[in-house]
Amino acid sequence: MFLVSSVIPMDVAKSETLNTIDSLLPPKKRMRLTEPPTDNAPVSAAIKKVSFPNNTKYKGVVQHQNGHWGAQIYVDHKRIWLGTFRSAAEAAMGYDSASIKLRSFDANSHRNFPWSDLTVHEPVFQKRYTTEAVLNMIKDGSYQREFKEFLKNRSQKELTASDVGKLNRLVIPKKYAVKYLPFLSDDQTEREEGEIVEDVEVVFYDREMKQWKFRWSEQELLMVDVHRFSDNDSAVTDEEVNKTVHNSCDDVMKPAENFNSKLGEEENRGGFMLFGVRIQ
DNA sequence: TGATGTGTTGAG
DNA sequence: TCAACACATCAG
Repeated sequence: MFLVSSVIPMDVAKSETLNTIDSLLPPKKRMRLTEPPTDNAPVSAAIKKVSFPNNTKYKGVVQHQNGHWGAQIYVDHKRIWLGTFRSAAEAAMGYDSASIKLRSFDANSHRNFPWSDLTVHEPVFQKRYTTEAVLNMIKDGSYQREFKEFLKNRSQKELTASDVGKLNRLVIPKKYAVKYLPFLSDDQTEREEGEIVEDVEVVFYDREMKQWKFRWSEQELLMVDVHRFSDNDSAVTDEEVNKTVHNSCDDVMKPAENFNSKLGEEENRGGFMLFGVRIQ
């Protein structure tokens, strides 16, 4: 069984170690409306396990003399105040959320925390609101509550073995990958025509923080190659992948037909949840 | 008076 | 762009 529940940029995944940051957080007299993430919305779980070199620093987070934490973000040479928070981590989360709206998926390079199975849905959530509305929610502390509600109303989709085929490969049409996984495809829009692009390795983490390696390849499709489904399974070789891709694009598509039809259904309902799906 | 937001400045 | 510091303003 394979539960894909979070995505973490490769460079972050490699460089960061598991740790906790809660002990660094000071108490706060004036509590915000913001609820700490719970087990049902384990944002903190994903965050807790990530530490940074010099892990007392967060981008966009400032500390007042009284020990309270503020968040700010700079856009177009202007500072936007994101409010005060009861902890540096919450301030950092506020910064990340604002960064998504203000910088789109360039936020990949402007984040405190890697994408988790929950935060990866923030761009879709934020599309419902104007920039001003998102910033206001961050400021007044209602953002996490609204986002949590948004996630609750989403349906999760379960993948089956037929979705991945014999090679354990999940193939996603480029149009869906570009639409729903823009942080993986953004760079391609800036490529020059004819430029050869190497495959990009992407690491997903399941709820047990187990690592799963995928590979984005730009053939006729943007696709994900599942290199292993369990520690005992042998990895799909590049030779097998290339043979299948080049010999018959239709064959590649076949295992993904069910998945793609589900994609369409989800799209019609106004959203798509890839992460949190199960392959068994 | 403490909490919060803004102005300003210097570093990268 | 970012953080740090100083200062202004707000609210209980």
